[in-house]
Amino acid sequence: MTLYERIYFVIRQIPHGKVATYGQIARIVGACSPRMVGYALAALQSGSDTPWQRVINSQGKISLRIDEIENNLQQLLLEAEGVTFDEKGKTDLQQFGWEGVTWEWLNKHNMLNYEN
DNA sequence: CTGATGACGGTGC
DNA sequence: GGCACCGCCATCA
Repeated sequence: MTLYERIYFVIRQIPHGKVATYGQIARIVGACSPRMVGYALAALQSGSDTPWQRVINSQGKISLRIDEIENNLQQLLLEAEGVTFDEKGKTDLQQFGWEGVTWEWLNKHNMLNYEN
C-alpha cells in the first residue's frame, strides 16, 4: 500500500458535510509533511471515488492550482453538502471541521505503525 | 540513478 | 492580514 493509497483511504472516511485540512490528513496517515497530501490529491484523476473536495487548507480555504473551473466545482460540491463559505471563500472549520478518525479505526486498519 | 515536480504548514517579519 | 522563506519526499520521466 503506497502512501498515496493510505491518504485516499483516510479521505474517504471524511463524512458528508464535513471538511478536513491537509495537515490533519497528514497527521493521520503519518506523512511527515502535509505536502504529501497535496501531492497525492494532485495525482488524483477525475472519476475517482475519493471525495477530494472535502480536503482544504488550514485556513479553511480552497487551495487549488490556477484552475478556476475545478476551484468553483469544489466549492459547489461542498455547498451542496451544506458547507457554507463566506465572501472570501473561507469556511468555518469550527463548524464543519472533521473530528478525525478514532484510535480504534487506526488500530483496525493497522495504521499505528506510521504514527499516532 | 538523477532531476523535476508539486491541492501545504509553520514561523517570522 | 500578507508575504517570503524553508522543511518536506513520493512519484514519474
